[in-house]
Amino acid sequence: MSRKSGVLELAVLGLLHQAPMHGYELRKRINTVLGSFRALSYGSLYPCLKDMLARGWIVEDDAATRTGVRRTSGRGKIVYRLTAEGKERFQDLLADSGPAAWDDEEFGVHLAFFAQTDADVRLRILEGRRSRLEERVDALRQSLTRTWERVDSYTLELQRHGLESVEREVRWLNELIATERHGEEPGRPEPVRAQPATGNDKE
Amino acid sequence: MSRKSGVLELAVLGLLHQAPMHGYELRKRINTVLGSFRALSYGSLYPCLKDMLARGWIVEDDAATRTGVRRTSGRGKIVYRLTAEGKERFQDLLADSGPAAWDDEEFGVHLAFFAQTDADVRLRILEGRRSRLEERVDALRQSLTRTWERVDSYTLELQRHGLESVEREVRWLNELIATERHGEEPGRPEPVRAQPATGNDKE
DNA sequence: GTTAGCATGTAAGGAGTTACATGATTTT
DNA sequence: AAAATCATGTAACTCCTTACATGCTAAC
Repeated sequence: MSRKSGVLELAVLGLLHQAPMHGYELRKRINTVLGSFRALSYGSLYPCLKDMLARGWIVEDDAATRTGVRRTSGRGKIVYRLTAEGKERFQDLLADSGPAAWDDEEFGVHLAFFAQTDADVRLRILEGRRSRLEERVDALRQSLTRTWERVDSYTLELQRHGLESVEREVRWLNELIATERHGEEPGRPEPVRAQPATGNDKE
Repeated sequence: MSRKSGVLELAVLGLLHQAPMHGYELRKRINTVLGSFRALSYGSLYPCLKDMLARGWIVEDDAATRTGVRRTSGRGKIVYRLTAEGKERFQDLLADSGPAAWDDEEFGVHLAFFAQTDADVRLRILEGRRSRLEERVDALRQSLTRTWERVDSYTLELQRHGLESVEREVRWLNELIATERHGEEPGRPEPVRAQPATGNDKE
C-alpha cells in the first residue's frame, strides 16, 4: 500500500522540480539519471506516482496536448507538477545526508541533484560515501590477502579488479571533495595539481 | 513456492561442489563470492536449501560435530552434500553461456567457478559480457554528447565517471579474453603485448 | 548454570519486474 | 483505415530483507 521507495520518490520529485512532465517522459529521464542502463518499468513508476498524488506531493496538470476536452474517461497525457508540499518534501529529502545517502543507488540520485543541494550537505554526502567505500576496500584487501591459498586465479582476478574499481572511485571522490572545499564546481578544468601525463595511473 | 533463483542456486551448487558444508558456513562463503559486501540473509538461503533438497540436488549429511546421535527433533549442524543429480545440474548451469550470464551479478558467480568451466564456455561468457558492456558504453557516450546543454556539472561528472568505469571493465575483459585465447590462466604476468607505460590508456 | 554466539528456520513485507490490457496520436 | 508508437495502468509474481522464534554448544 504505502510505496515508500526512497530512490524513486527522490528522482521523481527532483525531475518534476526541474519541469512538469508526464509519466512516460519521467521514465526515460529517470533511466538516464539512475545509472544510464537500469530499465525502470511502468509497473513501478505509475503506482509510485499514484501514491505521491494521494499524499499531495504532486498534482495532475491537464494542459498538455489535449486542448480543452474533458479528461475524465478518455486519457490524454497527464502532466504532473510539484505542489508546495512536494517542493518542501524534496528539500527535506535533499537535506538528508545520513547513511542512506551513501548507498550505491541513492548516492547517484543525490549527486544528480547536487546543483539544488546545499554545499555543506554535499560535502557530508561525499565524505560519507567515501567512508562507505573505504570499508569495502578494507574488506576486499583482507579477503585478498587471506585467500591466497584456497582460491583459484579467476576468483582472485575478479576480486583484484573489484578492489581496483573501488579504489578508483575513492580517488574520484577525493577529487570531488577537494573541488568542493575550494568552492568550485567540478568539471575537469586542466589538471591543476595533477599527474603530468605520465602513464601508469595505478596509484 | 518454486525458488528458482538463478544466482543463489548456482552459488550453492558451486560451493558444495568444492566441499560439503552447512548453511551457516555457506552464507559466509557466498557473501565473499558475490562481490564481497552483499550481505545475503538466512531468510533467502535456508528456503533455497530446502527447495534444492526437495528437488534432489542436495542431501543432508549428518556427520559433522554430532557424533552418532539421532538428529530427529534435535538440530545439530546439517551438512549438505551434492547428489549425482546436483552435480549434473551444476554442470548444466555452468555450461550456460547465454545472455543471463552477462548480467552483473550472474557474471560474477560464473567467473567465480571458471576453474570448473569448459574453455569454450568461458570464452563465450567473457565475450558476451563484453558486448553487454559495450552497449552501455555506447549509451553513455551518446548521453554525454547529447546532454551538453541541459545538464549541470555534477550530473555530467557522474556520467563521465560511470563511462570511465565501464570502459575500464571492457579493457579488463579484453585482457582476460586475450589470456584465454592463449590457453593461459589469468594472473598479471608481466604485460606481454601491452602498452609500454605510455600514459593515456583511454582507447 | 547462565550468558554468548553458533545454527536453523519461518512469516511478513518491501521493492521491483514481467506480462498483460487498454486508449490516444501520429505516420504511412 | 491500418500500423506504429506514445501513454497509462493493473495483477501476479520474484527475489530478497527484516524481524522474529527456537535450540544447541562452548566458555565463564
